[in-house]
Amino acid sequence: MHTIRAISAPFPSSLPSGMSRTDVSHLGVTRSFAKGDRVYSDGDRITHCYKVVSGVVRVCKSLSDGRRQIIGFYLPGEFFGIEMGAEHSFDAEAVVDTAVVVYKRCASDVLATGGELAGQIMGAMMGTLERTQSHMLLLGRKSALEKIAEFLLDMADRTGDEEPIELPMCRIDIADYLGLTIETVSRTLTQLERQGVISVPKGRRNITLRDRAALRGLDG
Amino acid sequence: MHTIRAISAPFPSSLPSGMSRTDVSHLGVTRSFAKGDRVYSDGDRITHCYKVVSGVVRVCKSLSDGRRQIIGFYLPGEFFGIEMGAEHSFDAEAVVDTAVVVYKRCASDVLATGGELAGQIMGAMMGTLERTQSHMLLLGRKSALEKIAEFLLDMADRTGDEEPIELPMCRIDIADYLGLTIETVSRTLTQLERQGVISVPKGRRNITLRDRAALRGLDG
DNA sequence: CGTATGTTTGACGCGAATCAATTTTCGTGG
DNA sequence: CCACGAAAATTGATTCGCGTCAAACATACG
Repeated sequence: MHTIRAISAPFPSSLPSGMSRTDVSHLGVTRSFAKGDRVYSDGDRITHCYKVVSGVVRVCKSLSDGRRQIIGFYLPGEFFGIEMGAEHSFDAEAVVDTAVVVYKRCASDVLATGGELAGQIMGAMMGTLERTQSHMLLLGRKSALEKIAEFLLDMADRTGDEEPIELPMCRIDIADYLGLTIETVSRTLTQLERQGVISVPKGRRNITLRDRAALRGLDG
Repeated sequence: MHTIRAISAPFPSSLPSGMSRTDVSHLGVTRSFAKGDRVYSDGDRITHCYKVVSGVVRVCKSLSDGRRQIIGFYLPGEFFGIEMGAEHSFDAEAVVDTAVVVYKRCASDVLATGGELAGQIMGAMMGTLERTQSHMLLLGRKSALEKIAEFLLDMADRTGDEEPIELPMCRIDIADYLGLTIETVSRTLTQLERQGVISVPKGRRNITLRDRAALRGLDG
């Protein structure tokens, strides 16, 4: 898959895959990534931090035997790549064709200088921390049904409560985010559909929440 | 349990349980908490941030049905209570009798003013974020054996690699930190002991790591 | 000592993983 | 536009790790 297609949000197209840069402000440049492209890898030297302009980025960590945990999905307007050490501890990849703003300095440099961007990054980091910590309760203590219910409500909330929700990620990504297998994700969605709580039309990527109260009751 | 006893580290005793304050610097006051005391609760207004002086603090989140996830243990020198919103999203409790430095302002205020403490809190927050994110891989994708192995190695590392490790927390806490039950924690420790990888003498709170290489091989 | 709390151990069951097809969707080229 | 093949998603049968339930044992404290 090497053509550029805007799936979840529009962004400048007709650029060579993942390579072009366009000035967007004095603070950074935009950069495009095709679906599946790496933004950075576990072990890379940290040189920048990033903000999603359009598309979706997943940040994840893998074991040598292939098991993978997705730490978070980043939607337009959200910062990622903010880490402390000299090297990244995670992989960041484009879930769909994606555009990001690349800031020239890594987070700790920006923060040291203060200013508007520093405040934004600080807020982003604290928000990420809280989101991450709440996700630990899901991973450690919730059932498959509760995990899926929380995930759907969260995605609806973050994408502006428009129905249907367009899930940009495949089942594998959902499974690796929730600590499940793709089979369990699929079965649980089918179960919710049969109960009339959601509906999942043909493409299987759009989901309508028919009964949010029921979902909230299920999410633990 | 309302008497003060230093279990994991010495600190000023002979104080009425959890109530006394002693000046420690112009930046904050120390405050003591008896084992099990609440430092703050989920939903409390955020007014301070904290650093452990002695003892151990657990930060956790609970569901209404009693299921609980421990987000992290905080050892001497580590900051906690750093959150973004107006209210805490978690509970913080003393695992053993514990002394903390209480800083008069919440994290965002301190950070806004800059200075030495701001830098320390920034670093603490980024460190917490990375530790938390790595823990998600454990919660979502590791087996009971791998979880226990990683936990033991991590505790050994954080407490200065002295043998035996003195675990300040009970099995319930370990279980709720690793997303397991106490029975599974106990069985797994017994299994490791039978394999000669660790030894767990009488009190059951001290653990000697007899074969760290084997543990590292088990931790995924 | 006796009681409360914490830990270990055993028997059993269930939820989710695994193994294995089948079906649907979607990109590609004739 | 349709046919083909690859990738994604669903579904079913089965297994198994860990949770649940229950009881015995150990430890700490009054």
